[in-house]
Amino acid sequence: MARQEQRSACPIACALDLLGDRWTLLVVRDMTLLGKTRFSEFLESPEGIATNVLSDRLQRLQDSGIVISGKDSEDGRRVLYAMTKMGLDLLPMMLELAVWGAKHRPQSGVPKELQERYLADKDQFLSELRERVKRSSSSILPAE
Amino acid sequence: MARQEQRSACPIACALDLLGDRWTLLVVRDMTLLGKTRFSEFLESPEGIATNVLSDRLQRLQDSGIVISGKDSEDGRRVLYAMTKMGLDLLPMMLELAVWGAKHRPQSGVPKELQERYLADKDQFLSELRERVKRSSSSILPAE
DNA sequence: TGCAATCGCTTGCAAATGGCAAGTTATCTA
DNA sequence: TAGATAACTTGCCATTTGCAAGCGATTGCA
Repeated sequence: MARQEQRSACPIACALDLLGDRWTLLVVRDMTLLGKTRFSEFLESPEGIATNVLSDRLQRLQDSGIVISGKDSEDGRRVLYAMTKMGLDLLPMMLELAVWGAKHRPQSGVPKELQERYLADKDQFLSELRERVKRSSSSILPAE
Repeated sequence: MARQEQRSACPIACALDLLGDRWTLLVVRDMTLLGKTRFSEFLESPEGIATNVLSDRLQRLQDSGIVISGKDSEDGRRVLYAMTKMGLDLLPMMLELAVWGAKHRPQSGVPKELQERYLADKDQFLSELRERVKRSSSSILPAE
């Protein structure tokens, strides 16, 4: 279950070649905003991704340099996943997508306080978030 | 070729329920950044969307309130498409996606000048773009 | 030391979606 | 009034997805 390709030279199209489907950005969300690091944690998200789709997406994200993985030193069965710098750079887009969803999809819910902090000072919010994610994954990174 | 559904209450997931596939955001790109308004114009984009997929996406975008359409008063064969306010609100996300693509997909190309103007003052760039898009579609809008 | 449980996948199969080419209908142009 | 054009629709086949079951490598427990 895999195949990739470039449809055009447009940066939006190139980004969508990697990220344009119903699941990939949910994995990115889990890994950044929700701090998840393991296969089984991603499976627990309420959207219910299938195991074969999840392993396919994790592989693609690694192939394209957005995610890296390594074995858990404390439990050899486990594999830990983390975002690379390239992956962290997706945060601004993810947050704007979240803002749009929160504004226009009435059935969605976000903590108001969070959204207001973001809208009040986007850059500040972003750099705090970057730091938090970077720190939480720094222990995992086998090498970048 | 159609069906929709909500997978969770997360605003990102809700947004992806509508926008999460390889084609939808390319149509949005054509309609906003490239100023296209007609079926045949969307078909001309280099990515080569299929006609059945295009008409499905245009329908979904209308169903969800992101796009509206109306007959061309000068040529009854033609249908004109335009973004609603809800659709215009996708611009910040689209631009961040473009920035990411331009930075991390080496095979993609954007006018450097454009990108620098955006990065220098995002809000200014955005409001100019909003105005431009709104104006170019104002003649189309049957009613909003 | 053995044995069940856990973790991260892979496999098989049916159903949904996408790509391509060939219509179809309404409108316009000559 | 004939032919071209615009926007779709339809049919067919290939690819992708969703779901359930299985598998091999640890690990924790008796």
